[in-house]
Amino acid sequence: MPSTTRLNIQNQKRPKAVLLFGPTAVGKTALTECLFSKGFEIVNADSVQVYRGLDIGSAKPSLSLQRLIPHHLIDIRDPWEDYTVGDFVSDADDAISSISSRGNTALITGGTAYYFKHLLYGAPKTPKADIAVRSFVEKEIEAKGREWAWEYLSEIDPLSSKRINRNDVYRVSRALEVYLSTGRPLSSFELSREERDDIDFIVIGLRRDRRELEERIRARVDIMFEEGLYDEMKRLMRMGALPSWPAMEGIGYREFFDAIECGECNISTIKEDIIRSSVRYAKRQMTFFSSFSSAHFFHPYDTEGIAGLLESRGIPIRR
RNA sequence: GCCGCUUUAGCUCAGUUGGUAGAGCAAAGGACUGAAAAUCCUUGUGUCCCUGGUUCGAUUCCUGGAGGCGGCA
Repeated sequence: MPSTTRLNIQNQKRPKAVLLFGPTAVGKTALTECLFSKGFEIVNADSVQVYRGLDIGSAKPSLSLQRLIPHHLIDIRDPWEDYTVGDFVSDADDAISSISSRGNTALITGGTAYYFKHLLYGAPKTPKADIAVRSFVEKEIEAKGREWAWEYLSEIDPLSSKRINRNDVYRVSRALEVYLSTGRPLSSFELSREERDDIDFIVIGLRRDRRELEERIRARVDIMFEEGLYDEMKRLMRMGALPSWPAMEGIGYREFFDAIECGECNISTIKEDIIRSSVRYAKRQMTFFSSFSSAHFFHPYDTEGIAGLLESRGIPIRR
């Protein structure tokens, strides 16, 4: 009943957005096809699927699914370009408002927990990456060592140095970059602990037994190779892909570079590496997701439970 | 058949001049302030191959045996 749907949206000022997250291979796509094919548009929340040319390894939704349900934030960058959580939050905000202006509901789905966190709590107030300052900081750390970097951080920003482990070069370096580019310590930027209230979020997490998830990951990586992951990688190499390209951090791609580096170019070894990385990644995703206090968790086969929750929040499911 | 080397945590290997042992990787848990499929933190009881012997005490030394690797036949 489209007329009822339209009325509901007019009556409520805030747009609704359904957040659907879960670890890699948990079964998000199958659930989406089953429950969200009518009245929904999908906003991708996966940091690798934003890249063009990374289709098989990122488990991008098929073209036929993309034709069935409108998708946003897929294939919006070239693999050498940056895409950050700040970009995601502003792009997702735009997508949510245009989707709801069309009378549809936005379904934000993917596996990048960090993106979900900042969509829910608001984009970080810190400035975006300053590449020039970042590479300066990296060179300084390379020359003077990570000990020096942390000592320096504890002088200019004692609060951050307490929070950041001295071995965590990634975060120490970012904190120094913020200080050098703005003159303000990282810790002086307020961090929101409250969910935003300008969007009505319905937060759904998917969970599955660990052993079962591992089996699914294993099966999926096999399928990726059957579908031509190796050819996809060769195509990227022909484009001049380097391990330093942001997109090449993705699991299923970086393992090829690792293999080349250690001179061991054996496909079955690469496959095992990809499986292992994926399983570990899934574990980190689950840890992160479980910190979202407003989340409702379901098994991916529990379509009735999920539909019930959505209907109770004013989102009718049409199948 | 003979000679040499080797057998220690799920894997690769350190080590104990004799007082029952520790790294890396894996695994389990956790963190997460514009790179996040990133980055980092915490967690190590294992017949130290078996069997005798020496010794207060052996994974460590000695005898015998078994497995593995290499060389000579």
